Amino acid sequence: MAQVRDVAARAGVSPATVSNALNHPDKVSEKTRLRVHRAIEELGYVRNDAARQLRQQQNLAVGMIVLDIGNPFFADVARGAENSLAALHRPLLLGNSSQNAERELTQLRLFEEQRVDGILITPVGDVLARLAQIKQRGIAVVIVDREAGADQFSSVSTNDRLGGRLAVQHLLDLGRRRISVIGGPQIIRQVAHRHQGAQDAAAGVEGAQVSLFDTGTMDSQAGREATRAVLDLPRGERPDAVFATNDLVALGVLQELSRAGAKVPEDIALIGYDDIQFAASATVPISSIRQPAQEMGAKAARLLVAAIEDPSAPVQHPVFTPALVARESTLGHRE
Amino acid sequence: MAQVRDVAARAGVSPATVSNALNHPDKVSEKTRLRVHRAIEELGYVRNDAARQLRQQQNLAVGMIVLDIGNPFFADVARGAENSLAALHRPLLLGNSSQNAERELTQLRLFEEQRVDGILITPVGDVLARLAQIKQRGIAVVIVDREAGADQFSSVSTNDRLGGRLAVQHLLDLGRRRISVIGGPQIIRQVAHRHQGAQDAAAGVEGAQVSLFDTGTMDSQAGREATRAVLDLPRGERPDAVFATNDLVALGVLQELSRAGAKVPEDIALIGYDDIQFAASATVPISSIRQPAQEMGAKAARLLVAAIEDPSAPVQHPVFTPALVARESTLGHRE
DNA sequence: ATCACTAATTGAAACGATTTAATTCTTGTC
DNA sequence: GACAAGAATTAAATCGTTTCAATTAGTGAT
Repeated sequence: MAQVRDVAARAGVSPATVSNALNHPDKVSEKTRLRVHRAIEELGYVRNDAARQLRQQQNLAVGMIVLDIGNPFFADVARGAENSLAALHRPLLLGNSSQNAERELTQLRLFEEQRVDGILITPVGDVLARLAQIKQRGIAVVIVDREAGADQFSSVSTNDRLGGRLAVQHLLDLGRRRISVIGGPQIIRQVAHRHQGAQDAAAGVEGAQVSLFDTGTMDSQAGREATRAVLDLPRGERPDAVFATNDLVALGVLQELSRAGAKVPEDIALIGYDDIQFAASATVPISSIRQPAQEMGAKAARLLVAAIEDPSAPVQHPVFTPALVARESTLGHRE
Repeated sequence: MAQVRDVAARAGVSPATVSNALNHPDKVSEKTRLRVHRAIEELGYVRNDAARQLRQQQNLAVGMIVLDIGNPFFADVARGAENSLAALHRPLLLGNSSQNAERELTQLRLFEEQRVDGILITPVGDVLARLAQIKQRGIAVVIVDREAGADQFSSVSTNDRLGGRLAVQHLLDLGRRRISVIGGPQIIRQVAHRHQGAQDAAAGVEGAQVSLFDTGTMDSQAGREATRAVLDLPRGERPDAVFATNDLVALGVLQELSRAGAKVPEDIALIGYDDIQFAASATVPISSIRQPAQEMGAKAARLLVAAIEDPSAPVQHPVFTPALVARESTLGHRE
């Protein structure tokens, strides 16, 4: 496989000049620049990134670890980040923890070994200490979709507590009182905050009660299972509304409810979270709490690059505001 | 940042021993192995992958380029590949071409510079020549979800022509005759094959006709736009069934049809492709052609690894069989 | 024609790991 | 206790690029 010295030989210059032609074109005469490029073309030379990185002591690339690439919400966040980084010629390495703490650690290790310049992460496990260590080693870190506990890293998030409140407030406004929150695990802070918000909303309302069904993961499978448990409750304890902590769960809930013959929203109203595009086109269009996914990804990427370029830059915690999108799963049919 | 020589110093051994302790534990006494690991722990040493790669002349990693990470079908394929590779301790670098030929090229270049061992790709642009070049440079290539034109690379696909035939046969069986195929661009071979299959099915049937609405991309946006065009047709030319070449498009079609007040399937029957999980829970559950996404990803990964480990291994073209999944968007309500 | 100065080019060192071949240490045997 | 054979360790070379400092070429002014 061709390397700089072959290119240099062919172009009749030294390896140093080849390198300059590629990396500092201004330091090289137009004529030799062209000769070098011709030689590269002819030999099909492709630079060896490992050698380059080793010498340069930096890697433009940025790593991102998302909770679940199968969740369109995260796919959107990733897209936002990718677009934003592409403009800066920084490749994005996309990793998927699949809501699995062990995989998350593996991915982190991998990124560290690759000496990425920075990491965007939506944590699953308890990795704050690990991230601090990583940052301390000179790799920038930005937390996505969660406010970091420590003020060590910048983060991008929506106000999940407000989001939870909006969702349940909406349900209460429609006269619902027995509300089940389905989602989990609670370690994931977004989940805890949304639940908290749900309770805030219920706090001021006579007769309102919020109960939690903690699930291990947040996918439609989990939604279906939790719904079965909910439906098994004695009549009097059955909820009249469900707040699913994301739309995948909500879709699962919807499926299982209709399988069991429960009408949405007449028997049980349903609201989700994230407002993924599929929520709008569900059997019963699902009300949801919208987060600006792409924007969040883009913002996170910008913060990360800022932190990379100036490690002493102050941390920031922009918080996006979620918005209620009401649809039939709570409003009922509008003719 | 700590490096082997620091670890070596701390453990009171030579760098070579540290390397051996890590990479050839059998060549090192138990006692020193432990000492080395303790030193690593204490110093927080993280190996520099660039240096390692440079010396070893190989990179376990594998790159994957998918058409659209926002399409749950591809997310599933990626998951299948990832799981399969994880078992072999091979990291997967996931890239997204966003159905954009230029981005695809950028990603390829990136993977080449990283000297990945192999590449899994669902091509957008006309990259076969480029891929041949890449293979010739010693990087294995496997094509996903499309049979390669040349017999240079292994590939994994479903029988898209059969899939198209199944879809349209189903529509014909239900008495539909004027069928619109919506999807594109035609350069993407899957699309062309599905269309071909549609025509095969219509060929034997009296009065059946298939017309094509070519779209630039395959997302719900495109589905909505094409549907508007379809609805603008004079009454007599309006189709009584739509075959969307993937489920995202189908969802878009469904949205636009119901916005325009057309009933599915009474006025227009609808069938999609891929059977993503969201098809089943759409406003009107959408009939679709199922492909075994995860399996395809896993199989592709296995073929790739085989090609990496033995470059002279014969190419293979396993073809999966698609299956019709009929739902209300064609069958109508079942009470 | 010479000088001063800038532009262009280059040789050699460096990045941090792994590996090969050579050396030193153990251990068991006679 | 000496020796051979195998186990454990190590010094030094190497991977392919970039960069630093030094050299050479080029340009315009006198």
